[in-house]
Amino acid sequence: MDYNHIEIEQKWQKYWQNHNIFVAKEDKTKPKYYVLDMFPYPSGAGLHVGHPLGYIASDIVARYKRLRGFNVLHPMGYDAYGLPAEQYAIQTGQHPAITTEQNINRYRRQLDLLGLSYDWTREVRTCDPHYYKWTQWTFIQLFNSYYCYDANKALPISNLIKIFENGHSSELNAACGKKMDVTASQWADFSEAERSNVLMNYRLAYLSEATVNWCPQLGTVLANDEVVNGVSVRGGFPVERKSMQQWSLRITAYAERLLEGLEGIDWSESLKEIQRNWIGRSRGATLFFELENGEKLEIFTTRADTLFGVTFMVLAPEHKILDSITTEEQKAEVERYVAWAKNRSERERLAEVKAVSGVFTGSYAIHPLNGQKIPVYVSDYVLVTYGSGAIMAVPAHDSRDFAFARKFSLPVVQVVVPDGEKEEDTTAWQESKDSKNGTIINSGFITGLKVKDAIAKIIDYIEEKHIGYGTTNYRLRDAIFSRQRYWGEPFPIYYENGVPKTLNEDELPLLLPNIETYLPTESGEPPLARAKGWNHNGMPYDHNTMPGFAGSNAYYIRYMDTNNDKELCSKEANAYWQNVDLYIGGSEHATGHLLYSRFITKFLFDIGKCCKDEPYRKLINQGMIQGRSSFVYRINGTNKYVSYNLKNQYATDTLHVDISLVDNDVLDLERFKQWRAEFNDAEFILEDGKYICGCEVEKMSKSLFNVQNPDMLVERYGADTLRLYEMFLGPLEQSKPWDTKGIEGVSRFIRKFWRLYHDRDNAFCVSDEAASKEEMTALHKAIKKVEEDIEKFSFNTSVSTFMVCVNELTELKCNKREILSPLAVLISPFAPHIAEELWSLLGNETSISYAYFPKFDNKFLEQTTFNYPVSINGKTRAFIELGVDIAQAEAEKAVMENASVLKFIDNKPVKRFIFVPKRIINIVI
RNA sequence: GCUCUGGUGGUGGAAUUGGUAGACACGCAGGACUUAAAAUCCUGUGAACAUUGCGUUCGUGCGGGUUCAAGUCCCGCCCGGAGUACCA
Repeated sequence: MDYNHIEIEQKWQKYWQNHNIFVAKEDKTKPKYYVLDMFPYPSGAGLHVGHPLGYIASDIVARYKRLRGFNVLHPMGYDAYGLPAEQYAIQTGQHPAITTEQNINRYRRQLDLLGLSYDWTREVRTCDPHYYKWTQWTFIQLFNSYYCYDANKALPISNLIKIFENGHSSELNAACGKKMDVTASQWADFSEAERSNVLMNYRLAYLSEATVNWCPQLGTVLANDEVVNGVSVRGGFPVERKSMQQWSLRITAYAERLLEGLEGIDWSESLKEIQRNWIGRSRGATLFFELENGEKLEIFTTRADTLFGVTFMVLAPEHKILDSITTEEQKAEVERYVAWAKNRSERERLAEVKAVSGVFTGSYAIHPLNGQKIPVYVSDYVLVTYGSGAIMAVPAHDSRDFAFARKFSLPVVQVVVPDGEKEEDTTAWQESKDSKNGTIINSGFITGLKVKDAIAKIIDYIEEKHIGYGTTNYRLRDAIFSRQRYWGEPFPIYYENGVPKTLNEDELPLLLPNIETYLPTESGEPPLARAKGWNHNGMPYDHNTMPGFAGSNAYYIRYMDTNNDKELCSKEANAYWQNVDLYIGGSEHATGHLLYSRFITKFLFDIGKCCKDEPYRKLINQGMIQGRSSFVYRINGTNKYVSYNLKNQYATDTLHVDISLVDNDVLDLERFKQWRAEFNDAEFILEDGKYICGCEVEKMSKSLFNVQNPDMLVERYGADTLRLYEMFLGPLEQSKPWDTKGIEGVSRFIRKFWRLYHDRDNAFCVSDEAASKEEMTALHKAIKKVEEDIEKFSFNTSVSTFMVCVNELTELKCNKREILSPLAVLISPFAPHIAEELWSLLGNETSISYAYFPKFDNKFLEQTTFNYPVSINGKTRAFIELGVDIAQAEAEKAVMENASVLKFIDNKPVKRFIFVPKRIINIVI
């Protein structure tokens, strides 16, 4: 019998499971290594070949580290709350828990086929009450904390209460929605509801009336990272802005630490950059412009140097003081504008970025430095959510202000001359001059300064005059944390006379109640409002649920102590496993999960619940595997199909065809006809007797008929081959199209490997002879290279190394135990089943996972000679063979001794030798 | 627009970080074994010229530069991919 992957793989998967080979236990005598995959959302479609890419890579590292003597934690679980299961429930009435369970079982079956070395005793599911108890618990901790900038960490809310009781609130330097100045006696007189309102401004999980992204089709609000280009990431539905009472997490309090923390972690530069941009720190100044009615208008600018160029001001349509400053004459027009702006969807607004709109409020502000009257406008190009929702407009040096000024015929005053230019007449300008490299003009005491110096001088000046101060602004917004959906974690909150109260820890988890319909109520309440008799001693629970990212924030901590019912994670387990050494997953989570998880980790660190303030030490984003779609070409208006290379002779439609009907771009005509009724009587125009399909690389998707399912490949080639092939495709981090052609090469390699130790009759056959130096060299070359490659996460080259090694050994007809035994260990992280089989055939009683990675021995790689490159007149190259590893001086000596060989080159006498560093010899003829 | 990434044979991709470019694999061509096919094995495969011989020249998106030596470093372009965007 030939190499039989089905038998071998089933046998060893069973063995690993029965012997609990991969169950991790804390073991202080060994160094730990924590390898984690981003856990999947178990969708109904199951796994396609793209999913396992990261899982295989992490499994290789996990197995490799075990062989290097590390105690490895390598768990897996499911991000089980999510919209698809709930949408399905709305349509069919089936409880999302049932759908989710089915999908999880399917995922598990598919994962098991691949021979991944997960410790399944630590599995988590975000929808499991034993798990979401701790999601709710974390929320309560956030609710009971505030962020103190002086301590630069989260502190218990009880501290804050003391500060208010003692009347020290004016000294408070804390993250908040609105600064509250409350005296001790006011505090004492406050009702419970009033106190609650004050504290709510500081809590890290807080309720507030906020402008949110409302998605009517999904019936819920969405966080900023769940909205792209004005539509929802899930489903692509339009999103509106709406003011609603919502739970939020005060992630902005951690903006600076989230930025700083990036410095110390080993993530790709591009991913760090995405997070930096998302946090969006900009240094600038806050300035106050006095209005005619005496009110102060706060603005933020990064270009304080252009203060003398301000010719008007603009408020966002949602700005609070808009009502009070609008004059009687302008009132109707402003109200019309605000109403119009509000009704525009986010998508419309973004689509019409270049269209300028706005209305004069009728009011004027006073320029704080030169006392001029400046008209105040309202326009939706100013966003309420950034800065203070109001700007000073400098049309000469800001393109948006410039467009606005031209539309409303407002003056443009140049105050910066870019380097290499002269002051110009602004009426002729076609665009503003936004460059920061230039010199200030027309600006009183800062005239003549460079932009950078001018900014510093202005800030000093406004601080001195108390009209403003230097500040830092962040683009990052607080994370909206409630969803008006069913399939999510309930908030551990009830309302007593309208005041939100948390459940006690021993009342957790608050179970998700069953309901009959998963839609919002007739009055627009979230689905949980349908739960009958669901209340806390008669007091209503919060009817929102938590968003998708809630369950993944601290899941990596839960894996350390999954089955602990007393704590999120015991101190001991946390101290041992610390944080994730290697995290592998897609980059699509850059501004969502990966940011929230860092934030929650920093918070849990602050309150002493975990020992590291960064969750993921090293992160690798595996590339997407794209599909390779196949096409047939139908001649217009017929049911006739023309082969790829002849299609230009006809007018054709291009149709996707299922890739399972295509082999090597050749269409299986019979199966194509049977595929769908419309093709039953299809006719073909062939080339060379075949129908050749066209192809294109696209996203892998069911609707494009290009999904490669791993199950079929495992069945045909085996998991080991699939594992090797997915790694062989190319660098892990790179996106690449899936192409099954190459799998044959890897499959050949595996069979060749198996052949090494089987004779012609397929009987196991190894030799106890001592290995030759040549054989040892082949082995040790592979050990050295594979070790280096794994440490660099460059798995594709390791596979090549194995191929070279096995080719060499085949050539040498080497079936020696002395070579095969270490080779089995070396290959086992990549192809664990066949390696384990060989290991046991060699007579070892324990699993290969308990073996040690073969030690590389340099002596087998020593070459006796080495080709030293010789450059002649700096041009042509020649080589002299010299002993390896000899010092520079010795090399020079050797060359001189061998000089007779080199006396004539190209029939010309050698004049002299020049020795330059790095074993190079230059010869002048 | 800004930021990050890449650009190497027909294809996927290697290259010890400045030292013989194209490892390994796919594909293709030729051959062996077969009645035949599959499977397997061997040979060739960057381009052009030379092919009776070891060959010669050009080649890592384009143009310059540094160096004895550049796919790799520097300057200026061109093209692709990703992220982000009325962010004041």
